[in-house]
Amino acid sequence: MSRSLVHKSAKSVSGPKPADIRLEDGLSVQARAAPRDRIVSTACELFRQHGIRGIGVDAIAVAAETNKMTLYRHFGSKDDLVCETLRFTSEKAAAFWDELEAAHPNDPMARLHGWVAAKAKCLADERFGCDLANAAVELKEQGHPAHAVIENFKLAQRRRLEDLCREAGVSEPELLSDTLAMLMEGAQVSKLATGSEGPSMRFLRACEAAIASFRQPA
Amino acid sequence: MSRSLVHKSAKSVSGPKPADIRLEDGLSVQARAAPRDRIVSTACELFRQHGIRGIGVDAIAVAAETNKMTLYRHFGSKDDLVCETLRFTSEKAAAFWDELEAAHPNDPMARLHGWVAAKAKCLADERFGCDLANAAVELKEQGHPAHAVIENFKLAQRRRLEDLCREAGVSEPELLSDTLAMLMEGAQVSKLATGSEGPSMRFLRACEAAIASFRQPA
DNA sequence: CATAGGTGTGACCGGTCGGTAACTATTCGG
DNA sequence: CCGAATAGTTACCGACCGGTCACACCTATG
Repeated sequence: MSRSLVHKSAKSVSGPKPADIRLEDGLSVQARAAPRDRIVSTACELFRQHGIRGIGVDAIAVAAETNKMTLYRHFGSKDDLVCETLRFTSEKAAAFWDELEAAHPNDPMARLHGWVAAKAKCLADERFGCDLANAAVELKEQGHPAHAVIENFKLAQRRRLEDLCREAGVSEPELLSDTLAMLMEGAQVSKLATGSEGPSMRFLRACEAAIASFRQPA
Repeated sequence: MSRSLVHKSAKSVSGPKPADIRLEDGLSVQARAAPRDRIVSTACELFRQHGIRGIGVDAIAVAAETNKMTLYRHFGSKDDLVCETLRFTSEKAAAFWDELEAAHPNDPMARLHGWVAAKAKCLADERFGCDLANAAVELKEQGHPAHAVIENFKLAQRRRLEDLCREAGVSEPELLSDTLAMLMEGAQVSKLATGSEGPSMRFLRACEAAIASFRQPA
């Protein structure tokens, strides 16, 4: 199975001990984040790159420039850490929605097009799709605590997208919002399976066509 | 991580040794398949249920009513077995396309609607989505031999769907076919993440609306 | 300076993993 | 009926997994 041959060169990601850099007055500059935060963001990245089952807790701890013991002092188990990283990603996604709302005040239709454009950009930039959806595919054991986190996230996402469509005044907002949700989810997994030259290359055009077909006849 | 607690009751799936059932003339009836075939179909099912990384070769061998040694005589490694199961699934999918073609001779538009209906039925019946896509999500190590199998499958699927759309005489057949592909892929993963009450519940209506919006104006 | 709480270190545990060796039992074609 | 191929059995290997232990360390605060 060519088991997890994670690169051992996970150390020294940002010079020799950045925590040692201090000014003359003893005030620490460039202070690195607390171990717990480093662990969460590092785990987030490594889960994305290798899959949740594809990376071990020890490798995560080392990559976060700490150790397994400290990791287990903050998270009771690997499953706990998984849930925490998914929550972390969820919160970043929630912030994205707020930014979107602020970017297009009083223009719901522009907001909808803004959503499509932003998602198209995500699709082009990020190599791996939605962490939450990927976790849902990977963690099949029913009863896994991550499932609740995933469901909450997808529920909130669906509600916000539906609100967006309703405010934009399209006909059948629920159908359009679910259509867009499926297009996005499908584009992400399709890009993983087929690469950038697959169906996902027409994600933006597909979304715009869908929106156009649901526009109210004036 | 609550590691693979696969039910140990994998034995005795079809009564006591069905191979022993014989007629008086010595001709074997209900002869079970060859070990190799049993392994492939069993692995297919177990990979679906537990994920590729979530089930071990020994558990697969036992569930196929054989043993690990025989498994390794037919497949050089677990990766080999994975590729073989993906090819197996690919071939079944190819057969589906042929059936679809036979079911609607000389009526491309009916064939297109037949495709949507068939996929909607798959979506309702099967708990786990497309094996190939799931494998793409799960196996992130680049260079994994399964990626070639997956890409071939998705390429063929895309080509056939595009042909279907073109023959149906819609405007922009490529855009419609990629839209349908993303809707299908998205519905499958969305069902894994959110369950049957998520966006996938509107898969059929979304597909029909997409097709309608691309119909040639007489 | 003393103390306490968070952190680092290394060894360790039981279990499971993918994969192999050696040997026996079964089956089947000539 | 014999021999060759295939299948089954048991034990084993080294690696890695998630998780825990005891203990030294550091630093902030009183």
